[in-house]
Amino acid sequence: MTDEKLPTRNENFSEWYNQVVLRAEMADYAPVRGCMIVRPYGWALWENIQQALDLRFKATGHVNAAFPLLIPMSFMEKEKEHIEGLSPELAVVTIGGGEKLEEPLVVRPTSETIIGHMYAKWIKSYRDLPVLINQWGNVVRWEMRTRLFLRTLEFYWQEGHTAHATADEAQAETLQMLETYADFAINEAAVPVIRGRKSEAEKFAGALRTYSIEAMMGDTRALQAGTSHNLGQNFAQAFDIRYLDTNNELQHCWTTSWGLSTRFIGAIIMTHGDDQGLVLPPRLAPIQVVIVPIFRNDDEKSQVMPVVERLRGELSGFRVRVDDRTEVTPGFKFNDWEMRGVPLRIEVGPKDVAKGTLAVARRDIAGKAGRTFVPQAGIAAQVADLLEDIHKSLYDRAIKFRDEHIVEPKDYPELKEIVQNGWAFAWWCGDAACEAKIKEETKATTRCIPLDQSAGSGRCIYCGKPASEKVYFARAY
RNA sequence: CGGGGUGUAGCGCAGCUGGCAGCGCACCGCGUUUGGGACGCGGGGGUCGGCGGUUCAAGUCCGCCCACCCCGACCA
Repeated sequence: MTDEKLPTRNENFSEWYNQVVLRAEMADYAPVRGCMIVRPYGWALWENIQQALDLRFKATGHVNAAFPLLIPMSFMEKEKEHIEGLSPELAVVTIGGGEKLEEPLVVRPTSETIIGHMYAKWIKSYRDLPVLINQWGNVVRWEMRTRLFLRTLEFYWQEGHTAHATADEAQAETLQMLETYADFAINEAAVPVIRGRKSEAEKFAGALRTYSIEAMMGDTRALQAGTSHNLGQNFAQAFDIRYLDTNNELQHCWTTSWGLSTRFIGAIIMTHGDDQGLVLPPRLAPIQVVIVPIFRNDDEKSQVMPVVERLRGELSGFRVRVDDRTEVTPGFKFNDWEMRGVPLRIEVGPKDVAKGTLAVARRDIAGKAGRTFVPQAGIAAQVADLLEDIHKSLYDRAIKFRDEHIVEPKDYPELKEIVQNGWAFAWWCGDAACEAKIKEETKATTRCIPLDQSAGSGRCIYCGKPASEKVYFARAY
């Protein structure tokens, strides 16, 4: 911990973000430009994210595997749009063991190609399908401007890669995984998201269709929190992934891929954080309850500590930390754990010992307003209820904030206004030219065409031509 | 790659017109403290980004180089 004051989100959101990440010890800058070090506290959060997702993947029939970090350059070049989209951000290994390599090896920016190559080898018959594999790993994309978690040269993620017999099945898988991400975001991270389809300009390089969950951050900018791609037969054709159908005819497979990265940590921070620091959603928080003992002398200590230990035992069903540091004052600890976003703090002092009470402070309600005294008896049930309630209130607050900042503009000048501090939801004719013009003039991009939109039609917010779909425009991370 | 800026202790900085390298925070020790960011005393810590030049003397002046940061074009 360094200085005492954190910049407020209003005065400087991005500096607030940087400071929170560093001071909460989520991550630090690496000696290599653009790279980050995920510190134990940040990684613990990632592990909880992994666990929540992995459970969902397994429940839908997926299995985990590991593919190589290095990919032959020729693999990357097999799918035209893929290499065109990714080539500017590739890291390439040209020397190995002191020798110039025959063929350069790409440090994976994503694994469609090498996995496609293997699928071609493994898949022979319709009986082999579907193949439902996920990989947890790291990837490298050579970024120019970087931010901790949000955009780094190397990041950690999971990438699912599936192969199916039919287009319908692949589409169903694509949407199922999008829904999985949305369920995770809402029910584990308390982050409200909008499910939608990406425009042609915004879709993944090589995909037929890309879907994403989009979240609004505390500064109203949009963040793509997870993506799911229907790759059609693009990669199946490029890598010759074929199977014999029941009529003994060779068919190309239909493949999908879907990913969610450590960027999601940034989404959590920017969705829930406040001017005191991090606010972590209870179901993912590495520490759900911190207990701060308070005493002035050894006599008080000997009264307080047994109660603290008893509490620790009663709360063994939760992730609990007892802060027994003697070198800092309780006041310092309060601020410290608030910076780190721990959902609940329990204070145990001599008065509590005498009265059989505890001071319980909920992180989602800042300062003393969120602090109440409760009886020690039945604390486990109270904690369970409070954590539930905090999850709910975080979600409600975030969705309220988001909806207050989504406006349907009546004309283009109004759209320009809106995207300065919010999202604009407007008719769009689907023409990439209009999209590009809007981006150029406002810095707002199309975020997604939401899946659930009422039928009807209107006129394109930019060109006025007939439009059949509404799209979100926003400045994005 | 284009425009702007900065390099002095772990971090943030001061160091004028060249003359023993400093301050705050952090860190270590001792004591007093402890229900919302404690205090006192003592202490450790430096190739002043690098190389070269001017000078009796360079953190300071000059030249070249390097690195990083911010703003633009690209992105999960």
